[in-house]
This record gives sequence, C-alpha cells and structure tokens, in this order.
Amino acid sequence: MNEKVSSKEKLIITASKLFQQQGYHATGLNQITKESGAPKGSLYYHFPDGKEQLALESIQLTTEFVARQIEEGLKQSDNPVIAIQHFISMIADRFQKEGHQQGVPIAAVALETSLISDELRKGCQEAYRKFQNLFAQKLVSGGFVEERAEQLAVVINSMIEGAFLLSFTYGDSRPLRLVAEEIPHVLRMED
Amino acid sequence: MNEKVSSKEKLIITASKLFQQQGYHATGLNQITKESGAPKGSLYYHFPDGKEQLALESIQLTTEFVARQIEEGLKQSDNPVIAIQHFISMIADRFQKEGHQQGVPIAAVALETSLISDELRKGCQEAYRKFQNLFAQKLVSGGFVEERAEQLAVVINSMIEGAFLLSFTYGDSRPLRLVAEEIPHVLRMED
DNA sequence: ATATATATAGACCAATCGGTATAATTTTTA
DNA sequence: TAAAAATTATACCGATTGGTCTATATATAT
Repeated sequence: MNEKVSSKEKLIITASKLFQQQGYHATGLNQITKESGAPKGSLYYHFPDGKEQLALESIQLTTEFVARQIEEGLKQSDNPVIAIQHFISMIADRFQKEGHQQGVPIAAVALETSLISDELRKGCQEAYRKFQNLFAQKLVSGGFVEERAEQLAVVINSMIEGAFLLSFTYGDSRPLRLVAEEIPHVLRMED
Repeated sequence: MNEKVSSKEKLIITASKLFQQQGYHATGLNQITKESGAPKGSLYYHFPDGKEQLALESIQLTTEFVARQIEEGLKQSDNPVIAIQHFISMIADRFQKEGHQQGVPIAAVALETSLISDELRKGCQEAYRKFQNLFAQKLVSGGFVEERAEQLAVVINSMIEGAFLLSFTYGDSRPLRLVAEEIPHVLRMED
C-alpha cells in the first residue's frame, strides 16, 4: 500500500501552486524542486519534456481542482441564477479571506504561454472549456435550450474571469460581487 | 527642432509592445534594447530604477493608447449600448485581423507582477480605472445615475477583459462577440 | 572655443535560467 | 537472493538574466 505522495505528484502540486501565484516564466525549476522536496534528477525523469510538460500537467491539475469547485458551488441550488451567484460569492469570499495571495487560476499561464506553446495554449483552452461546459449544463438543466445555454456560458465565463482579474489587480473583491449581482439580468430572469 | 523619436521613447514603445505580447518576465532587457535600437547604457540612464520603472512607464503608455481607442469607439453613438457594442466589435475585428499575435493589453503584466511589485500593481489598477471611468462617463451621459453607472462600468470592464482573455486563449473572437450581444441586457435596455 | 550637462557605447558582473550527465540508490521482479 | 528496473542525487553545462561600470561622444550652454 504505497499511500504516500509520490515525487511526481509533489512536483505537480507544488508547480500548480507556483505557476498560479507567479506565472510561468517567474517560476524556476529550482524553486519547484526545492519547495516540493523532490530532487531535480527526478524532475527530468518524470517529465522528460521539461518545464513545458510539467506546466501542462500542472494546468490539468488546476483545471480539475477548479472544476470541482464549480460543481460544488453550482449544486447549491436548482435555479441556475442562484447557483451561479452562489459560486461567484464563494470565489469572492475565498479571495477576500486569503488576502488574494493565490493569483488567478490558469489566466497567467494562458497569457504568458499561448503565443509560444500551442500545447500549453490548448491546455488552458481545455480548462476554460471545462468550466464553460459546467455552466452550460446547469443552464440546460434549468430550462435553457442547449445552443443558448452555451452562448450564455461563454458570457458568464468571461464575466467571472474578467472580474477575477480586476479583483486581483485591485486587491478588492468588489468586481466579483458586482458581477454576481448582474447574473439575473444576463440570464433574463428578473430578481 | 528635435522631432525624431528619442531613445527613451523608443525604449518605452518597444517595451510596451513586448510586455503585452510576452509578459513581464519573458521580456528581457537585452531584447528591449536590441529591438528598440537603443543601447543598454541609455536604458539605465533614462530608467535608473531598471526594469520595474521601464515597465511602469510602458504600462502607462499602453493605458493611454487603449483609453484613446475606447474614446474613439464610444463616440460612435450617443446611445451607450450601441456605443459599447461598437467598441467591443472594434476589438473583435482587430483581434481577428491581426491573427491575435498582440496579446491582451495590461492583463499579463497585472497577473505577473501584482504580487511582487505594488508600484506595478498600482499602474495596472490605474489602467483599469481609466477604462472603467470612460464607460461610466458614457453611461452617465446616457441617463444613468452616477453610482449605478460606476457599478455597471465595472461589470462591462469585467466582461470585456474576460472575453478578451478567452478569445486570446481560444484564438477565436467569438467570446468577444457574444459578450457584445449581451450588453443590452446588462444595461437593461432590450434591443 | 570652452566648459558642462546629457546621452551613448558596450564590456563586464554574479546569479539564475532550463536542461543534461552519470553514479548511487531504492524498489520490484525473478 | 540476484538481477533488473525505477528512482534519486548532484555536479555540471552554456546561455541568459537584470544590473553596474567607466570611457566616450554629443549636445547645450557661456
């Protein structure tokens, strides 16, 4: 029963955190190995393609983590409006509590790497698609026609990502909270 | 009459472009001096505080540039809804035409540096505030009460920034176009 | 013309970057 | 237990990073 965290897992977990906080280029492999406790020799054994491969798998871990948070938040209500508002409030609360030292998931890596690595660009694209699909599903189960649900999911995704970026830069959760308040009108269900 | 572009200006112009395309950490001072034609000696003469100072002034140049684009777009109509929609369409068109090789203004630097440099964080904050104020002004002149206009401006700013990020990552202007279509409902003026 | 700022030129610095090499070790299989 | 496979440990690599230094021009004054 090998239940302890493997070196590979430790590397991915640490890298995910650092890439989110510092971005791709500011995060060195030496820092990742040092903070994870795994040696550099292990890094290139488990990730023979180097930093890019490690970043890709880190993005995928972050994607799963965020997706689970979205699912958790959305199951709070059958009403898509209330559910999505609840999820955004969740983000805003956590953002406020943790002193916004965590960065914005995916976004930094997406902006830094999309033009230099198609692999990483696709990884980030896949992340956003997953988030989008979760919102779309919720809207469909709330009565929206599928095509319309997908369109609205893109808009909701944009609002959240943009508000997250603004809240991060301002150091203030207000943009996230204001966006949450407008969800009913985007979904055309007056409150 | 010294009308030729000074070394300082060349450095800022080149740095603005590179920071937007590649982000802060991926852009080296050697690359900036090389592409601008200005020598490294000049860099530390004009920017004694180094990369951070150059980045701050670059952000400010980008801010002015984008602000002018917003003003240009918004003056297209007295109706805030149509004006804002027109501006977003402008972005989407340019994005599509230029093969999205330009990056997202401000955002990358904001995400990369906000946690490590309060100066740069404030510079990016100032950028977003300027954009926000232009939208808010337009809404006020369109009949919105000031406080409400400011709230909606934050939301519109979020939608645009988020959609820009998604369009960039997808390599597709669709998120921007979908967000434009939802502007009437956010401003509660049915089309 | 001469003195004085202003600006340029580019060699140089320690530190760090991503990445490689190989030997030693641990774990698994036979 | 012996052989084989998986993993770890470092020392090391050239290249590049942001930043410094001093000598040399180029203007702008007096």
